[in-house]
Amino acid sequence: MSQQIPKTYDHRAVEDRWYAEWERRGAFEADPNPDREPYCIVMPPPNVTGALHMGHALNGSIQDALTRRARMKGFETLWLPGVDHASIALQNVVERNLMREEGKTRFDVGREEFVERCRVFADESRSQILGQLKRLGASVDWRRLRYTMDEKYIDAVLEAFIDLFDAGLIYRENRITNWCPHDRSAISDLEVNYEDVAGKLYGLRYPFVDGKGPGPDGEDYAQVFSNRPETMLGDTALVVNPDDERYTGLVGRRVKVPFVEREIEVLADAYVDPSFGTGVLKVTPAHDPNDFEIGKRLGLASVNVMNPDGTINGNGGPFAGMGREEARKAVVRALDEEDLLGDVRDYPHRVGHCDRCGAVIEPWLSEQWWVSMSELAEPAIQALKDKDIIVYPDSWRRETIRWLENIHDWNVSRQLWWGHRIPVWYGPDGEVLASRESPGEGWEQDQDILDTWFSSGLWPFATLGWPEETKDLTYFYPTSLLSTAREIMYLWVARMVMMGLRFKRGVPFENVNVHSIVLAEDGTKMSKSKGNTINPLDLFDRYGTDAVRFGLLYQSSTQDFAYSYERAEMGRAFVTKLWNATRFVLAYPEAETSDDLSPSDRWILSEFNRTVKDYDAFLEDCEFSEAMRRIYSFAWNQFADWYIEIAKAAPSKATPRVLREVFSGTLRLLHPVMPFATEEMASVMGEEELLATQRFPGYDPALEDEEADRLLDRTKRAVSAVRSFRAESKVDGELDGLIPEGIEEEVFVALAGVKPVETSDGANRASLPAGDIVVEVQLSDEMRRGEIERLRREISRAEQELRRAEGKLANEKFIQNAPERVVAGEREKLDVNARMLETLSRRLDEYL
RNA sequence: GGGCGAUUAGCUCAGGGGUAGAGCGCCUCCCUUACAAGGAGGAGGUCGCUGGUUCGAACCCAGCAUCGCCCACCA
Repeated sequence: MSQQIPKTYDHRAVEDRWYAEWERRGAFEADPNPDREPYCIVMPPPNVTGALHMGHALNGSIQDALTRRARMKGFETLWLPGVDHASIALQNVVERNLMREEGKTRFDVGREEFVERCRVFADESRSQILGQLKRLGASVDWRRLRYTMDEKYIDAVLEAFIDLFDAGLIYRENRITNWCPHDRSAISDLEVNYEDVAGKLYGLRYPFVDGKGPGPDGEDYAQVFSNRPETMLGDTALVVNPDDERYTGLVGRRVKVPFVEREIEVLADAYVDPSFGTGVLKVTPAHDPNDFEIGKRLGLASVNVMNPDGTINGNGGPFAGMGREEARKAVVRALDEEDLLGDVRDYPHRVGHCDRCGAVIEPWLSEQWWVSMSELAEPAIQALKDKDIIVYPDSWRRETIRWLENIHDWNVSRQLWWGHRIPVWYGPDGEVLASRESPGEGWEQDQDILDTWFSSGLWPFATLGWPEETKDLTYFYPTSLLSTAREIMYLWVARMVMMGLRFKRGVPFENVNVHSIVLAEDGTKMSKSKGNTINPLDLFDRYGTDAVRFGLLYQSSTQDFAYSYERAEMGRAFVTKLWNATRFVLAYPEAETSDDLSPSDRWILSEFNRTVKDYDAFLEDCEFSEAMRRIYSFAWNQFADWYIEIAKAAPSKATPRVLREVFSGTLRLLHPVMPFATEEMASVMGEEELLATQRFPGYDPALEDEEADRLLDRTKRAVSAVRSFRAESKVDGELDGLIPEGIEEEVFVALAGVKPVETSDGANRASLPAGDIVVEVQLSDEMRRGEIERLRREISRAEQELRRAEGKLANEKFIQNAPERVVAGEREKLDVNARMLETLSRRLDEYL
């Protein structure tokens, strides 16, 4: 029978076959079902730009484990898959391709053609990532695949925008935004990465208009320090702190902005830090957020000197047409030539870069659409405070509240092309309104598109049919859990909460799992530019998907972790171990069977049952690492190492049944984590039903058996004590020995290789401490070498233990304050070690 | 400048008031009919430092050091 079974497990021959089978049998399909409770996870949609990375592999493993578990527990379980159009990210990829392949920019091909290219690219790339999700084993309902550019999804986006617009929560305003000159678009605060840059601080001198009038130190100019000298072309004032005594005479005087020949005034504003630089600040309202605020306070004009692509515009005088870096150099050179350049100092500082294309961000004045956030944030803060959403770990709930409490209005317009076009229309007479379709002749639609995160903010309910009140939506919303990396907690998760509360009047998910970030092997972040990325698909090929999944979950706690191939190797070894156990169980004679359980049978059932309880609770609380440790140690260190050995050496009539029952239960426990291998093993064992749709083992208090636990615990210790003794004393072959009280004799005899004798010569015994008992084996003369030394070692160990227990028990405060359980433990320790010491000492006397 | 987290065995990491755990690596023995991707037995740690709380601290508190990460408009 078992000769049919391959000797080693080959994941390559198994995985695709099972995925196809699950799909064929509709194992992952879910529909509203009033007879069952719903369980729903909506997948964070991967971008259509790319391939699966380690973060997806980890998060996929987590979500799949949870959905499979829920499904097996009898919930109507939906894991809803989807992909995101990834506006700016995809546009960047397509632009790069266009430049590489045809040497063209998006402006060369035009908006319509470019958007079409994006659409085609997205469609192609999307099938790749979906295929990879299958490789991962993702138990998603493919019938429900959603895409943020689906017609129905677009409708949801329009609905949401128009609702917020009509409620007055969306407005248009001219403000300083983070402008990416490469993408020629505004981006949000959250999409700016600040990096340390070795910049310079330049002393800029503004000559006094009234000729030679002395500055504070008698010069004929006012000096300011700036790290962006080119922005001086847009200066509309200088300011000093009103309390700065050095400069009281300066306020009200006029200086000339070099090159553009604009006269500006020196004003006072409390924002200025007198200790920085010269204590004089140049104000460029169109190019700096602080300056913009100051400008508003002082009623200054804004002079924008830059084009959308970062070149200097007509306001830049002689520098017009230059790129910003070129302009910086040119301005500095020109200042130097006119003797208007002061000190130039090294100035390490942080500069914002575009998250997507890496270009240096320019704070730039432009007209954008904003979502007013405070009203939306309020209910979200409340929901988080009330723990309507449970966050694992809880520290992230508090962080998110903190962020929401300090929220700024959200710039949702992008001057990109790939995305949802903003449904605002401008009428012939200057009317402005939001509408799905053109309100009529002569109306023109806004050119901008929406921030990707606006559409993904609707994800948990738009995917279920919103704005229609579909059966799916009623049944599956709010979803059960959202699992995500913390880097998008604000960008995405917080916004879903706000949108869900706004549009569905309820939180979008009941639980949020914030998982670790998978770092490269050296503990740094993985990045393509560093070339230290690990491709999960390679790992799947090499180790098997189940092994990789197990390894990832084993490493996944609240802490980020450096990916370790050892964990995949561990997973692979585990699969192999289980595979071999399958072969053993399968070949195990079934012959006679009865319900008459031996203590060993009762023990493994009890142990299994405890494992079910702990493991299930760990998964429930998203403690994946703990769950993996628990199931691994049960399957390997209890079931395989002991119970299988017992089944070989000292079986009962019930053992065949218990062996199968426990092993098949173990496979079911493991199925959510290692779906392919366990499915194959169950099938090899003759299961007809899919493991994927079977029942998850439940905890049964009736199976707890303390007596059997204690008995087997002692027996195992006794066996180990003999094995240790053999290894240390280099004893081969059978030993004669006494059977200690309170153990499973048959098991002990068989596994320790001890032949029971009734009595023996005390002077020829070795006494081996094993927990609370002593195992005694008979020695031949030559075995006695070293025995005295060994005994002395054991005696001193027992004495130490005894003294420690005595010390504690002699302490009155300990007796008073320590819990009963701990005190009792110490008493028992005292007792056990006293007896141990007595036996060992007697034995030593006999030797001496 | 604020906030959060980390520091435990050679390595990668769990644990979180009651005498330190896993995997890998290392040492000894074993290719015994589930399994050498294995079995049996070992070695290896004053849990970053200094104080405090406690009968008891790796664990709680404070400070310090080092390393990460997030947030922030100092030119």
